Amino acid sequence: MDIRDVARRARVSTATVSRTVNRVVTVDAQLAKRVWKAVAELGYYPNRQARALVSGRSRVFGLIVSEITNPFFPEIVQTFETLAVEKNYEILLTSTVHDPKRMELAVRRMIESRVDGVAILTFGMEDELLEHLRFRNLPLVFVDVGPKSPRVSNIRVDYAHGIRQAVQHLAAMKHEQIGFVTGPLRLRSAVARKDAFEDSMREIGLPVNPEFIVQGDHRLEGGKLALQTLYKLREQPTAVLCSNDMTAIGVMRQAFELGIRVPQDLSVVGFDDTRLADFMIPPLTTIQMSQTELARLAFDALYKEVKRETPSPNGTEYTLKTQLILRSSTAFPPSNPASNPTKSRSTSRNRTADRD
Amino acid sequence: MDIRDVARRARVSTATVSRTVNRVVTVDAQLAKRVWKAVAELGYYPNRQARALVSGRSRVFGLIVSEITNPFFPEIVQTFETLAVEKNYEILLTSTVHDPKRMELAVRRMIESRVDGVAILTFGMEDELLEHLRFRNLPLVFVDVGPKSPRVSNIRVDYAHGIRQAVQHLAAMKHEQIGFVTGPLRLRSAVARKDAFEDSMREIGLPVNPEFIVQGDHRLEGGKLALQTLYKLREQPTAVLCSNDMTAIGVMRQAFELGIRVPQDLSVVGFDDTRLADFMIPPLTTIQMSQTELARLAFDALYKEVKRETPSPNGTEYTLKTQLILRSSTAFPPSNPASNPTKSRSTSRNRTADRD
DNA sequence: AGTATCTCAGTAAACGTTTACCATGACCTC
DNA sequence: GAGGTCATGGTAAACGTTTACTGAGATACT
Repeated sequence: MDIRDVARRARVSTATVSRTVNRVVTVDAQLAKRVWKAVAELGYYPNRQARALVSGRSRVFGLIVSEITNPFFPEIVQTFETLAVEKNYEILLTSTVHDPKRMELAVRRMIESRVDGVAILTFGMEDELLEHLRFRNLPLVFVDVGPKSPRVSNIRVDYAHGIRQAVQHLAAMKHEQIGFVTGPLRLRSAVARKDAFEDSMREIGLPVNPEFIVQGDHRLEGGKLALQTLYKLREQPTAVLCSNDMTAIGVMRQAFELGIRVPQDLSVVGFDDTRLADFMIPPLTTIQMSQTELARLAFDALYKEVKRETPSPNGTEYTLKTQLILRSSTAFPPSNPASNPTKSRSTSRNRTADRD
Repeated sequence: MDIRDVARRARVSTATVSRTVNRVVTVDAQLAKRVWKAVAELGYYPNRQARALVSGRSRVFGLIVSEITNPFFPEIVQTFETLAVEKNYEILLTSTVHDPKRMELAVRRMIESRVDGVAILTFGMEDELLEHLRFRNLPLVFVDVGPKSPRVSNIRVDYAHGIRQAVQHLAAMKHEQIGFVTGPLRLRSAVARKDAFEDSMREIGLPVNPEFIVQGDHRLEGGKLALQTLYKLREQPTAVLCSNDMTAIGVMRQAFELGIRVPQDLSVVGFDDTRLADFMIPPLTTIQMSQTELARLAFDALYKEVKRETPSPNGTEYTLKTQLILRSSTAFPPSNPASNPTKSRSTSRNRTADRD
């Protein structure tokens, strides 16, 4: 069952079948009709491999993530897939699982499949490594860490905006002892978040207590340990901002085990706004870094680069905003007499902090 | 940069390069060495499309899920990918998002990519539809709902085992009023879970109160609504078993909003043992249906079928067990004087109910 | 009417591999 | 030493498309 069978049945040449199927406008309406009829009758599906081979374009985009089981990624994969399907692309999904072997393998897989471009969404975890393993000047898109070179785009995340909102939100409720649990500091993005926190604190005139900044690992365990550390201090924070949602969940978990109530005794803010945030008890106030938006930017970057007649000399820069999403894990600090848990808010829908 | 360049440089024919790269044993060690050297020097990567075209095997398996954002699936995708990579397969991931259009598209994508087999892991959600759109007698693997025909395998899930354990666990703590929140009852798997619950109750001599069985939707909202319904009854359950983890989380969330404490006032048990279960506060006791095991079974089913010289006439049946995982969302019912929340347990590691 | 231009469909050469078949030479066997 | 058997490498034909080129007929122009 190939294009020749269709051609025979429609009494045309294979070229005409090809043109029809690819919706080339120059083919006569009558003929096209005959061709489509034959296609339907025979149940003909064009062979992707043959198409790719001769046309030199595979219509596949690679997508590299650190691990799909990280709650940050499923949404990205979903959106990326949807976009790809719309444009008749396929996606080659690989996860590095933080393993150098797997990273190398990922690159090899991309090349052997002759992908038309690849999105590296690993957040500075392993981007350098991947970049090192030179893709043969394919369209590439990184977040934050991409090199300035032809055909490679970058999505710059504006971490500061959302973090500033969060700090101001806490300050407005008269929190003065605000802690921060970082991610692993070899991550560019983790450092950026921490810096943004410190800047925001200074900006609003709150002291940055170095003891209140403790390192986590962007996972549950790190959050738990961090809170333990914080609660061994002489003075303790009344609010803690976390470098990602998993960390915040760890903090909440540890609080639960220590009998500390969230948000009455301790306010907690996450980062990412993964779906998890809204599943928590209480629902987690967090800084949104839209995963769907990120996926969309990444896909568009690749798609546009592929469409370009002449490669972009220095890539393109995109920006992704972040913003505070208010839920129910923050409230006035316990010492404050106006104590009034944010709880009541939780009945209304999630709100962004921008206007409301 | 193709196989001919390599052949030229190694001063052999393309056939020899091909054989070397494919590790055919008959090629002389000396020659092979020359070939590998040339491969390395030129940075040669074989072209998958060309390989697939001529060999007739794409080395790609399709994987159809309902939605990647459903916490049940990421783990599956991860495992499936890992297994595939090991065997030098790629994976074509599609999600139906419960949309008939997307299902049809998924099938089309599979066929156009000439996949060597496909795993349909959508849990009776849309399997019938997918099956209807006949794959051209490819190796297929379903869970629960596959038809008996050549080359299609089935993974039968033993829902009863885990559910029985859960009911007995609750009964052992003297719960007598046990509720059940079902999934959407058009799902085979949801019905199976409900039936298993009723059977287990009867088996242990507990009454099945129809009022205590309320329908959910396998999502957060359904769980919340279900608990509202249950708490409007004259008599209320002291424990509720849920058809999946999301439902259980919904129940917990609603309990939180109603001021009902879990597990002191209400014991909650989930189903699936998604990662979420362990993130909850308190950590959710749930029935595990191992996602990694499921992925492994699915992959192996396809792989073995592909390797067979002669197609299996009636597919193969695999079985997946389920079992109770004890965490901290269950305790003695409040009325019972021996009231003693399971809390203390939570400090030790998760345990299975089989032996401990 | 003759020629130039345009439109549209067909012909056939790629694309980069694998692999059936053949050729060569080494080694046995009698 | 002739003939047979083996081991191994080369030749070339596929695989199923796309697409540059060609050519035939229609239309327009002078």
